[in-house]
Amino acid sequence: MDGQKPPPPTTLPLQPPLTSLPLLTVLPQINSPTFLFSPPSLPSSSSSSSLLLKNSNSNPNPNPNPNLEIDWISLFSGQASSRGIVTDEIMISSNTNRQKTISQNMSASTTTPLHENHEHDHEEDKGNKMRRATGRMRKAARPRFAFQTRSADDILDDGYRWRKYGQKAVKNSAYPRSYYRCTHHTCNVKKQVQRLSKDTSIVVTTYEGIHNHPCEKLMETLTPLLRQMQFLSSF
DNA sequence: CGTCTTTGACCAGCGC
DNA sequence: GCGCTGGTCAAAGACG
Repeated sequence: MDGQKPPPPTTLPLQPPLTSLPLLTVLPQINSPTFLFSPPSLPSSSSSSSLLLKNSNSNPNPNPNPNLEIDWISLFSGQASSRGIVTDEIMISSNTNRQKTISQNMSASTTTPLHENHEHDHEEDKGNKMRRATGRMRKAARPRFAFQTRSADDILDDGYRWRKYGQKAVKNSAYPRSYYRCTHHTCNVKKQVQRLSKDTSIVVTTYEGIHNHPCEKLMETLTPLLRQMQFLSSF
């Protein structure tokens, strides 16, 4: 579509996430505390997708690295640090007794977000009821990343499975905001997807939380390889 | 039948 | 206190 057109200064060619996900095993610094950026090796015929990074605190701050490829694995597996584009958001609860109880129940989750509210599955219903009774409960300190992708598709295929649980019309926006939750039963990661009304070709995806499980599609890709490696190494 | 989306209702936070 | 807004729930329906 805009293959010939040079992207705007802050808009960068995006290697589709899925194509980079299987690179997990070859990423050199998977345990690096920072995001990994590497020069893109774009398929020239790839879609017109492009990517911007910004802080989620409404302070557009394109990543200075002009040649950027997101390490989705680090990003979503919690191996990315709070340096750079990750922000924390804490909503302080008031001191009602009910909310005190919730805070007590949630106390561990504020320091162990990987198990937030899901330490015991049988307690999830209780938690949901509490949440329903009190509306929005106090948000734990959870990393949030906001991406702007130039794409015709609203949904970024990041390799994880998401279930839509809501959609809202947003003020000053012609497009609704969609709310998704990771379908993994122990995972509490959410994301919001919204198309910019200023530039309808841009989709803003905000991730909240950190996956505590491997990427299903990544595992689908790797499992046959691992089996093959095990088979070959048995000789 | 299980999974997922849609959508109206509900609730809490916030600004006035 | 009231109204607006954003986030979530959950019932109903669609789909494979």
